[in-house]
Amino acid sequence: MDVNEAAGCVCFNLRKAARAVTQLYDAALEPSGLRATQFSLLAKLHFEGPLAVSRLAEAMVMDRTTLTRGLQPLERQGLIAVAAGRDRRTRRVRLTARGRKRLTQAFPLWRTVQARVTRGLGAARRGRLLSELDMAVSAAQGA
Amino acid sequence: MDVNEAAGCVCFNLRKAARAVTQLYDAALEPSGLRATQFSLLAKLHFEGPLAVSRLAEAMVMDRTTLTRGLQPLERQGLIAVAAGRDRRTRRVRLTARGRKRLTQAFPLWRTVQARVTRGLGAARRGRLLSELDMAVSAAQGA
DNA sequence: GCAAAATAGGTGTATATACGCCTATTATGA
DNA sequence: TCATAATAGGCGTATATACACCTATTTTGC
Repeated sequence: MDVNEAAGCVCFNLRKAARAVTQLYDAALEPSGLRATQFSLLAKLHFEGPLAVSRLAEAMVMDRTTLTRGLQPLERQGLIAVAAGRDRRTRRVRLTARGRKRLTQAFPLWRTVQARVTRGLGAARRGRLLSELDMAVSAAQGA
Repeated sequence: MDVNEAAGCVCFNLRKAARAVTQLYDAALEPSGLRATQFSLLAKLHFEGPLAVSRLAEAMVMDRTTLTRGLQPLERQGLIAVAAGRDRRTRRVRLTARGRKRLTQAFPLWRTVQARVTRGLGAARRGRLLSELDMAVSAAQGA
């Protein structure tokens, strides 16, 4: 173990950046009553339509049981609804009218903070970052 | 809201990558009994010596109260110890002998998974990723 | 010297995360 | 057909995360 070799840990640095950036997005979205993760979930449902729990979990690159817990506060607030799916095993998750309204309200807040981060990073660097994050996901899952 | 504009959300993509990569590191570190975050905490304490709770939190870019909770399982296992600090407010956190031993045991596991991710990404891309993550942290905190 | 501000840290609560294990249902193949 | 595998999803538990709020102590400015 040389002098802080672990400082270059990909996992640690990803988590660190996720913490810092999430706090910024959470604060920006606060007037909408949504957390960053909740905003992403509603947006995914809005743009990709009703989905079974496991399909939504795959789309979010999220453990299915993580998603189950994450859906609960959204369902409590009536922003999403879960109904029986194609067969008796599956449950389809969909955005409610209230959820769509909340998403519409949150969207400008998201745009503002996204623009702020984009300015801070530079658009080109932001593009590279997103592309490298995608590759990191592939590397982690394909490994 | 055009077609999935939110898919380019820096926060979402950071969190997504952090989830995927953390699962890989957690699985790799499993034989040591440490989670990725715990490994990072022990490594930080090893390389940067005993630190007050707030100083450690700053070094980790972690909320102080997050750190308080995160230290508890490590203290329970006797991997770290917390003692009175310079004045009666501060508490110094240090690695114990047992913690050092555990870190030494985990280090090769970490090196292996870090090397795997580095191969998957390419060393150059990994370097760029780490540098962009640093800038994202600065952008988030300086914003 | 002392009141106010700054610093240090914990607790309550809520969400985020995922592993192991469980049940239920559907699909498959001999 | 029917045993088995595959699929779908929840629950218990544990860590990770951080905000609002609290107490205790120290520092600062007058």
